[in-house]
Amino acid sequence: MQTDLNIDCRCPTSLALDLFGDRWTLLVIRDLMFLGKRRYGEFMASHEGISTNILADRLHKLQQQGLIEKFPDPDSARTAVYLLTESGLDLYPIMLEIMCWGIRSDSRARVTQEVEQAINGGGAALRQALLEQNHAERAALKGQLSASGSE
Amino acid sequence: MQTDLNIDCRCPTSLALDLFGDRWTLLVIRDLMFLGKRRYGEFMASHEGISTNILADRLHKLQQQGLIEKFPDPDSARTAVYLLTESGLDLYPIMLEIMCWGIRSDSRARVTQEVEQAINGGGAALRQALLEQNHAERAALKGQLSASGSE
DNA sequence: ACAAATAACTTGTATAATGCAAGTGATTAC
DNA sequence: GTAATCACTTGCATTATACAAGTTATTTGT
Repeated sequence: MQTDLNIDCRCPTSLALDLFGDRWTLLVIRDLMFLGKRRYGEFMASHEGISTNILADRLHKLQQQGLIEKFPDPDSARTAVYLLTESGLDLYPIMLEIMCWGIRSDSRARVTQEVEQAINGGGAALRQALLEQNHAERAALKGQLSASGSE
Repeated sequence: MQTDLNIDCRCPTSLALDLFGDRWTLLVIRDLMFLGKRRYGEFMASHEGISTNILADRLHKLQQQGLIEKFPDPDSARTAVYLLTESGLDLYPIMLEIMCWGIRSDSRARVTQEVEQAINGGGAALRQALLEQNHAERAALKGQLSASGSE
């Protein structure tokens, strides 16, 4: 029935779990993707209660892996703005399926109206909206970046 | 790890990560769902190299959570057969999206032809096949169970 | 029938990851 | 200029995982 072609290190599930096979990484992604959080303090405020050292570690690792990007905050010299990259946004289908599963399997689960609608509509519209929003934010931050860089 | 710190959290992502937010749980699910593995020794043989105590722990937890079920092996009194429950099979869309992501983001990733085809075809056919296969196996094992139970 | 091998674990211990509290250094507010 | 704040870092306690060895019931070989 099954060949053992994919039992080696090239199993995509295994590769994926190298990146987000832990308790916190996908929660940071969730905050970025669906809850509009962008700053360290906002991630810290999520009520799962991530430890500050773990958050710092995950932000570093996600940057190294190219899933998020860090920009200086145009509004404040002591904060930074984190954004998902294209690669990071590519986790959207996984996140959506995880949320769907959570909703199906636990009646206590609740999501934003935005996500609720996305789920009912198949998810494509929200994905497109997130992509456009992301491009807009990135453009604004890069504009700021070159503006302040040229001073 | 999978403590329920999450008593008051209604976020489905967070609820989901209570169940499978670790390095090993989804690999066991993968083995059951896509690689036809059913026995302790088969899970141990996966190339990722899970520790024996961790495997035992995850099998227990998955049982408690109702994602897998344990049956006596009709062929051997010292082995058991593990099967996904309906609930466990309900993780299929997540697993498929994770595999898709792995394939998209890492060119080294390889899957069985079966899974490759499932991905190209949208995934519904393989899901149906897995469901039917699962029902057949469960029926066979339950038949054995009552047959041997009546001796 | 009996010894050896095997499957499926359990137990003990070393190591790595995480949680928690306190500290640091650069802003920013007063 | 001083105090408060933010985004971390550091140190230490706790927890999870890795690794190795042991255990028990079963099965295999002779």
